[in-house]
Amino acid sequence: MAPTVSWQSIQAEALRRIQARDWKPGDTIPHESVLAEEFGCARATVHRALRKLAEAGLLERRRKSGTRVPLNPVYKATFEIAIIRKEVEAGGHAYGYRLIETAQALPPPEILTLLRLPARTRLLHVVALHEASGSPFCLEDRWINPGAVPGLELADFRELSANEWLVQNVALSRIGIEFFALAADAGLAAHLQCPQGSALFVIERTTWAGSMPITAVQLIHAPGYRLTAAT
Amino acid sequence: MAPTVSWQSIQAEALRRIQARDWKPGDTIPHESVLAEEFGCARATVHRALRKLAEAGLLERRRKSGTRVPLNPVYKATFEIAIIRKEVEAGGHAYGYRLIETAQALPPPEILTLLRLPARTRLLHVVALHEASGSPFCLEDRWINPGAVPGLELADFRELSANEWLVQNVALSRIGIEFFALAADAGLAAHLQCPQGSALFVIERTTWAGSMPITAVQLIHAPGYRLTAAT
DNA sequence: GAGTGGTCTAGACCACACA
DNA sequence: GTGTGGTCTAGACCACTCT
Repeated sequence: MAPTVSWQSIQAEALRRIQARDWKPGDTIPHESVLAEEFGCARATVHRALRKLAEAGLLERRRKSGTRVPLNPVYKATFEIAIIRKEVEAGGHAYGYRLIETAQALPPPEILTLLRLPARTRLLHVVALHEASGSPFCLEDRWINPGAVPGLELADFRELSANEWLVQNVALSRIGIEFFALAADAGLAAHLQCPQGSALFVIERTTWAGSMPITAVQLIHAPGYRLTAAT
Repeated sequence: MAPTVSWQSIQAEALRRIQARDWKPGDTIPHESVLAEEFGCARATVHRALRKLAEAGLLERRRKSGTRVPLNPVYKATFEIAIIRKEVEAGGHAYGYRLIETAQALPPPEILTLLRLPARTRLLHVVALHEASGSPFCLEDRWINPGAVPGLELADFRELSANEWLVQNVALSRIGIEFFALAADAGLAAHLQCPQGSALFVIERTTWAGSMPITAVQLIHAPGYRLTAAT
């Protein structure tokens, strides 16, 4: 028996051919069945390797037309969304947490728009500080839709952060994520112990259970924070 | 014949069970073979559905131990890396490009460290501005390793941006990406036509062909820029 | 050692996109 | 219509990991 061929080895060989320009941008590459014969494996094995490359943006596949190397590839990068405590601990720091404020309140209109809720809907506002080795790490400024979160009235955010409580108590289906930079105003500067005007890195997330908005949060990181992604 | 069951439908049903807490965080879910029998399909079909969910961070799979719903899920989000021209055009703006500077120079030591190049290696420095409908969109501050890019001396970055030229002319295999916020100094403020001290969103990328460093670039975006990711 | 997920095969049929 | 990738099956074996 010939040894079996792994889809990873085919993926690696395809990648090599793309990088070596054996398969040039714009080219249509051989059909799955042709490659299967060349590599001496089943078509399904070739299929999986090429599908992976297509998911990463390195190939474009279309029925009938075949598979081609894109002229302007659009690569995909991924990053991980962990709870903040884990992120701090992964950095080798002691995690600290402090609740700053929690209250039912009328959110600014842009929050309601973001969550597609009617005007004048009251939400639960939770503001808390996450610390790394005693220094401010990230200010969590969150609005929670009480109507979508049963058991919310029982939650005590003085010890467990809303970040962590929601992950453990709410099943979510969709997350919208945006990143931007924000200059520290007086309040942020005080909480994050940085000069007013410092450039802060903000992650804004909205989470949904089906079509029901759960929460919108801004994670405002202390100066120096960097987010790393992988391809 | 019974109609065949798609892996998407199994994925959807598994997702439903996770969200409905039929399968609770910490639980071990039934084996692939059991689910295959329940759904009346081949084990491979179940496998693909569960593998997809595991890749998204919604399940944890281990040989021998089985598949479980994680207590602290780590979700994965992805974003796309397109050439800047396409990104501007996708936003409905007219794309403009202006080369600011190009020169062989000694880069700051942190760039060499980032690219794992020996001290005092000279690199090609390219600075250019990308515009959206006539306004500054993004300043591209790039260092290129000439030794790794054959044909670089033929490139003319006055018309085609280095961003675009490299995508089309260099096969790369790995990209490192980081995001952070930066306060505009006098030079950046002038180029991006914003007040000094504005909070700017920066994407820093290093690209490699195998173990060979190709280029390091900072894409310093004008105020107001937001990066969107998807889950 | 044994049980689970991970992979491969050979074949079949389906669905979409192009003529 | 026709050709390509996309999927499913039934079975087999492998590899990791836990006891």
